[in-house]
Amino acid sequence: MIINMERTTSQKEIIFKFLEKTESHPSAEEVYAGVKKKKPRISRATVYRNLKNLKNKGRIQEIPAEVSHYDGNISSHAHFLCQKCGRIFDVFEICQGCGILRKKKVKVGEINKFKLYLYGYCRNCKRK
Amino acid sequence: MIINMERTTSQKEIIFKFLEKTESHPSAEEVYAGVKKKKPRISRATVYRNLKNLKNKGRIQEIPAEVSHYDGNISSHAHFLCQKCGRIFDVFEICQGCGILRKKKVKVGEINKFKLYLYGYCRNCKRK
DNA sequence: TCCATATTGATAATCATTCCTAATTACATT
DNA sequence: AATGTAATTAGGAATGATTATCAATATGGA
Repeated sequence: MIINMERTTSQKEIIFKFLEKTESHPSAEEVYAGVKKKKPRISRATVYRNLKNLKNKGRIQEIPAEVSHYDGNISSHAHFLCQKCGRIFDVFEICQGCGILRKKKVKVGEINKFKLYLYGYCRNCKRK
Repeated sequence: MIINMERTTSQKEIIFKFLEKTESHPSAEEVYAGVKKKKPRISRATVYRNLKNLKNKGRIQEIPAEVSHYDGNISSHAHFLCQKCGRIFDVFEICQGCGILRKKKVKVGEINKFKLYLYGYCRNCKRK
């Protein structure tokens, strides 16, 4: 008998697929609202629990802010957070080759991963 | 009569000085515990309120995580977050000259500031 | 010193997230 | 296909960080 074996559930799959196909970086609450359409009886706790698990397994990433947001895209990219409307955008124009992003060690320890957040006004908010 | 004039209070000064002279990136609760030594009757709400104000004025910076931490050093530097002990370290070995950190614009908008977080194991935790 | 008002202290309220637990479900084994 | 058992869920209560409220206090210009 294998113990501690992970099981696939419809809830897990729905949550992951929802994040995989959106680019809007939804909050947990927004994920909850979204997956409810497919599975109306899903529990909020299930959403939070699975977001946490998916993150710990590295299948999604969390963007910490006043309220956490989630991104199903784990490819190497930065995030632009609009200081006016609060929307989060993917930024792929990062200089992959440059020093800091290739660095594996700094004085204080060994780097496993990094996150780069850019703050400013998005195109839409800048106009006004 | 000037309205909406900011006033200096001992609470504000104590909170700012506390952050200025520490390098430990304390949470709001830790700031509260620290400034209580100088001003025992200070209120928790006053600490949260002033941390928020100082941050909005750009005099300190916030490091968002499960619980927010604060840094009185607003010079350009990255943060290393140990994935084991949770401690936060300053990293000054960032490549100031390289592309992304000098960039002022990306497709989605104009960059005012950026934050770079490095994740890994600190020297102390790596040993074990 | 006086006054208008910005700020504080104390506590209640809010809100995101986690915990609890009985009911349900997945899946290895029969 | 049926069974047993451990993993997972639903639902609601609990937690904990942060914010709101408001009477009391303190700042700083006149």
